[in-house]
Amino acid sequence: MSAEPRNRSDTNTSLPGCGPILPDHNYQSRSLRKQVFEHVRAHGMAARADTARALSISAGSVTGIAAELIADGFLQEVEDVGRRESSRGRPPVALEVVADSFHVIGINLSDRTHSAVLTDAVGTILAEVTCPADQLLRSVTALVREVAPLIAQLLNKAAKTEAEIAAIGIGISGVVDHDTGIVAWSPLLTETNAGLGDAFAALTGCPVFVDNDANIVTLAELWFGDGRAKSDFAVVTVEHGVGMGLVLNNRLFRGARGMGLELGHTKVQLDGALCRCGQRGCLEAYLADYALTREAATALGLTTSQRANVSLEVLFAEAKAGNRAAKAIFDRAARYLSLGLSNVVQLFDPGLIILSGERMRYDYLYADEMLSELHKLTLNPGGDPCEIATHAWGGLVWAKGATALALTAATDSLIGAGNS
Amino acid sequence: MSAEPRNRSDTNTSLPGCGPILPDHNYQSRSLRKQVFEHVRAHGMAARADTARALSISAGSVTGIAAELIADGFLQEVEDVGRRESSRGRPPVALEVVADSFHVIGINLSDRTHSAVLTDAVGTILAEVTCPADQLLRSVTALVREVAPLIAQLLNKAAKTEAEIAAIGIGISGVVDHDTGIVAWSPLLTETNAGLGDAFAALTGCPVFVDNDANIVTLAELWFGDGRAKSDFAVVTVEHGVGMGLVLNNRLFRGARGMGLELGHTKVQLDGALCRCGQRGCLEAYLADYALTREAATALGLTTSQRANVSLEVLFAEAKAGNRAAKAIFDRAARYLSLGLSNVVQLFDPGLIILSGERMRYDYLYADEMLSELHKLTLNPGGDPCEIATHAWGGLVWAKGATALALTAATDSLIGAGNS
DNA sequence: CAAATTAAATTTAGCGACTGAAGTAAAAAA
DNA sequence: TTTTTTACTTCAGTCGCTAAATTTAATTTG
Repeated sequence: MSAEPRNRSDTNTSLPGCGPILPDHNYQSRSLRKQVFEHVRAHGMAARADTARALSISAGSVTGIAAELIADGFLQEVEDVGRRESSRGRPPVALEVVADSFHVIGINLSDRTHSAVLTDAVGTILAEVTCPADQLLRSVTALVREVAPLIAQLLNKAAKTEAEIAAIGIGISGVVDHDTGIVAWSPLLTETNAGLGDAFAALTGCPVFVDNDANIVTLAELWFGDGRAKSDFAVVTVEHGVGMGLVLNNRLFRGARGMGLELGHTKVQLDGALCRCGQRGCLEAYLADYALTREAATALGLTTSQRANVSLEVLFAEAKAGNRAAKAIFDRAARYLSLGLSNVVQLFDPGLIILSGERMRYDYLYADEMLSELHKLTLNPGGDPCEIATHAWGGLVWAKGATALALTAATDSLIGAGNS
Repeated sequence: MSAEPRNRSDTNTSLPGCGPILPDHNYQSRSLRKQVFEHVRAHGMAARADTARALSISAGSVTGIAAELIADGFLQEVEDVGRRESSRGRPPVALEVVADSFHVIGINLSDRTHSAVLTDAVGTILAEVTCPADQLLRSVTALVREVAPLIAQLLNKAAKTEAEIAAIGIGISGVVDHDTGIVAWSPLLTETNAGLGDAFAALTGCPVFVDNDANIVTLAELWFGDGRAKSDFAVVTVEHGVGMGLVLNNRLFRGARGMGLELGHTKVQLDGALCRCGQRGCLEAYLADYALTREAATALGLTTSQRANVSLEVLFAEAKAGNRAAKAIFDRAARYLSLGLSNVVQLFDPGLIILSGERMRYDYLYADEMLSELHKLTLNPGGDPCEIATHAWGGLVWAKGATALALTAATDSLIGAGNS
């Protein structure tokens, strides 16, 4: 049972480069040009010969492609390099991505704070800005007006112009169609089926890509976090709701029809607790903020008019201090969390589940009891058990994840096309 | 709410050809040769010009590839054809797969009956045989000895020899690694990690491909059933256990690590009913044969020594006749089925769920109440609701599905290679 | 230190798969 | 009959890649 909870700081720095490490051999014939570029980026730096071996292509191809990419300004040869000792033969010359070859912006829109970061081609943050969100509901045009100054500040801080931005990624909670940039529904918007991508594209003149927050966190893990070295993993977030993202075969799985992965609304009890979606027995109804705080009022004798977040803090403090009623609330939540996770394991069998979100500060969620309960609830004939990691990112995960969306798109258009 | 249950006879004959209809644009660059062949097979017959348009390739390519495939004996021009009227220009010449260009065998191994079919290249059954299964547990070598006569009979009936068989597909319940043909565990075998594929390959001299029964039924739907026209769908079987198969993007999804899709062991209740897997609250513990019959004994006052299947029949008859205790058993099962299906919809969002298995004779399982319960339990913002179909195949589904496994492999090796 | 050895990078010829355009064939419409 | 329309064929040419020979740059060895 090697499933120990781990905690990581904002970015996993133990691995060089960014982006998924494992080759995306979805049997997809990406042009070798793109494969070479992505291999170099994924490994931080890589010699031509190593790249050829890793991708099972001829050395000649790599030479030609590398020359092209160097001419186009996307790759460069690494100067010094600590020569690997005791190796005969001509020493390899490492290649690396030219950090300044292009830049992207990642934006996260939420009900409390909007944040945005500007990174270079290797994912280094050059500038970051945040601002409080206005009201709870607004039109798309109002949202664009609200966020426009944020983008302007960001560009100003990094001394860049819109024209220098290869792509913009936007994360927003709700039901989002990534392919079209249309937000079918969002708790931030008055409209349904809003063309958010087009609206921001019109504002900035950049290509814009939108996805929902669960996918954004998952992309953050795939590009910059623990997921980089895994071909299949799930990310589960517990906050106002329970969200989930899934990577299958090194690729973000967005569900069959843009929907799906609604872990929070899978049912774990017939006629169970009432969920804010109006149904009964949803996992979320046992785990989310409101699920705990509504019981907190009972347990602690608070008035319901108190702020939700405050009483959750109070509740946690009480539980820590030994209040049995408060502890019982967390205990049940932990049991349901393990049940929900065991269902994820039974259905998807990922090698790793990453628990993400601010809530992971409350250690009840990754307590040993929860993990052992999870293993008790999971059938595991033979194979390795699923590893569980908790990852309490800083507030910029979402924006960082959104840059992954933009980096993917920018790589496709700049490298994939083979333009010179 | 267009989700009406439908029932189909053994093979969906409303569509010509066999195999998935929708192109497999997994961004996978299959050689055009294979794409052309599969397009023709999927549509029964197709003209060169139509094929070129459908695959977005040049007409010249199709001409060349078609000529090659005709020379190799895999395709032929269709003679007559009811000329499509009111069309100007040179009439198209339809192509079709040469049925006798190769043959495959599909075998299903189960605890009660073994069955096998031999089909031609377009999936037409040329011969079928079944035999009762021996004991419950045997070694791989014993199983091979047990099934060898069946294969011999089959070849005899169809007047074919092993040498004429392009591939053999085998379905068996248990945990199967399709890539290696190794059966990690099966209720039919004494051994674990048994090299079943290799054993049958040694017996027959043919390439052998193995998969578990849930995937086999799903392949049957994808190749010959309702799933052909869908790019994403799920198959749920309720029998001795609860199984599930999933097609994503026109391709069978086998789980991240060969496991997964264990719908029967997802938990639907904390500390719920005891499952035969030893855990509590599994969906299977409310739906499977034994889950119903163990309550039947109580409800009907039967001794537990009576055969399971008999008392299930009795139970159903009693429920139909108005026995409230018996009806309550089915009612609860139906509610849990709808809960389980709603979880499938929430997580995977398939456009279609096919309920399969002999149990579908008991109409409680696709009763209107179950469907409306399902829709009540499913969050559906905007998108089309998931269609639910029931499909009570004959006893040959499994063997037929196994031929799909063999047809896939045979197509790959014969057509994909480009051998002449 | 020169020669042999090893491995990386480059160059080159050539192949295979496909496209695009021109050309041919076979029908209906004018 | 001529024109139009559509299907099919042919073929030159291109693109992307590989395999093999060559060059380069280091280490080891006699």
